[in-house]
Amino acid sequence: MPPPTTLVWFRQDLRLTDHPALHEAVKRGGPIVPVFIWSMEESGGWPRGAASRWWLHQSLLSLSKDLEARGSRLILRQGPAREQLQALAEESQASLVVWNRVYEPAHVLRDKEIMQRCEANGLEVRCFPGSLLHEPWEVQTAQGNPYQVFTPFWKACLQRPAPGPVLKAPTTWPTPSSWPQSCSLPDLQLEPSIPWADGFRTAWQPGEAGARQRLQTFLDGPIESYLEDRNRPGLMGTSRLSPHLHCGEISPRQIWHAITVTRAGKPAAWQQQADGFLREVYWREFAYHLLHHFPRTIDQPLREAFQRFPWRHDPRLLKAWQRGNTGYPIVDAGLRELWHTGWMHNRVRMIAASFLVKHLLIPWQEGARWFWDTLVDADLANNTLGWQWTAGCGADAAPYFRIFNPILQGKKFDPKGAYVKRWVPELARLPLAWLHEPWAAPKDILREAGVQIGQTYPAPVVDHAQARQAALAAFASLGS
DNA sequence: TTTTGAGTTGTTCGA
DNA sequence: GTCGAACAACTCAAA
Repeated sequence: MPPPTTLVWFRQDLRLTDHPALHEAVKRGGPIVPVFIWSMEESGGWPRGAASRWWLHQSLLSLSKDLEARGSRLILRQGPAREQLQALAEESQASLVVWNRVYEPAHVLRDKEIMQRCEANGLEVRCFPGSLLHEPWEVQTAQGNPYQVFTPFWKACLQRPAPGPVLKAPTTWPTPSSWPQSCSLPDLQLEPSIPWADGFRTAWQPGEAGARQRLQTFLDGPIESYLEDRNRPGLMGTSRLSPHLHCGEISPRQIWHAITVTRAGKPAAWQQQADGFLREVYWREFAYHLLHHFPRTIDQPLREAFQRFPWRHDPRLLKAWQRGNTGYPIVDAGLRELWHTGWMHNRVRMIAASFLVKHLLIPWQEGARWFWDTLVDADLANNTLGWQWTAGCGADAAPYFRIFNPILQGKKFDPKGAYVKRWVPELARLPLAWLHEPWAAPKDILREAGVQIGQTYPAPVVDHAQARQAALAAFASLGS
């Protein structure tokens, strides 16, 4: 009797290397049917934004080609996963479906239900950890509680057994005698109908090969000065792995091993820089830990007191922020970079987010939604942690008095103005001394640079000092 | 149980 | 120009 067929359900693990579910299917020995299912309606209120869909399209294309190069193919389907899996199992006579876990609350519920139904219908299910270094429930305090502070969480992670070896990409495996039906990639309509993705194409190479290359490029250079350069948006000082990680084109375990192997024999100074980078990978772990234990935080503050924060609802100000027209160059540069490339440098994410929440007093949920809709790396765990942290209502939150001064931040982290000049070109001829506060420049300097405040570049939508005082007062109102 | 030390990423003011 | 303190009080995690 020939070994039975296995369905490998790809989700946020669009890779062949270090893919536990695929590994298991190959080990089993029978024919393998790789499948991806597109179902917007199962997003739990967080449907992928256009940027993220663009990335997914490219990533699926890449995975498809990689599978074809191994004599296999990727079956694409649309509709509720439960129905599609059931139909696929019948069409391909599969007796087992395998997948790697995801952690978004809505998807956890869905997967649980699918597992029960499959097993009730005689279809075996096995799921595997593949997207994190540690499962969210494996790390806990001495009392058995979840962590809410990063440093002890991180230390606890380091006490755990080291991540296992990276699983090699299988080179070949049996294919079914006939393939089940598949739609075409364009059928999924993931790509935008308007051509704004041109800017994306030059900035990114989605897919497993692109992810590996991005990691290598980072290890070959930027990592050695990571701790300093990571804060300079005008440089290529960060790894830019976030969208690749989100789609699972590379696993954190691959990153961990790449660093750990390279680390040996390097000077202490290098190791320190590399550890700083790995620490950021553990922030991602922490975000998933929190998402798992506090699923409501995707739209509600972790700290209850913030339910009564006096937020302001001002669509006009929100729009100015979204479009990068706040009149604060470093903030506007960030939001424009986001719009054009689907990504924003981390330092600028903090500045821009702080500005929305503390200068404009607009609810952090509005910012989280905008980032979700526009980022190629939109990730529910990371996005939630980041925004709650900024707003001061989350884990390890920023103290209320930590209000970023967009002028100082600009001068400090974009000292040569490279970043602002690139994304806010209408200020490019302004002398560096005024670049981060153009409204304060003398009239003749502005004229010389071809800048008219309120005409060619917006006047500041709020005054920094006033906004700061208002924010302090608003935060103080929580205390009493 | 109570205590203690600590907590990603800052800014402003006044000496 | 530089430097240290203040900005509040709270919660978490571990001893």
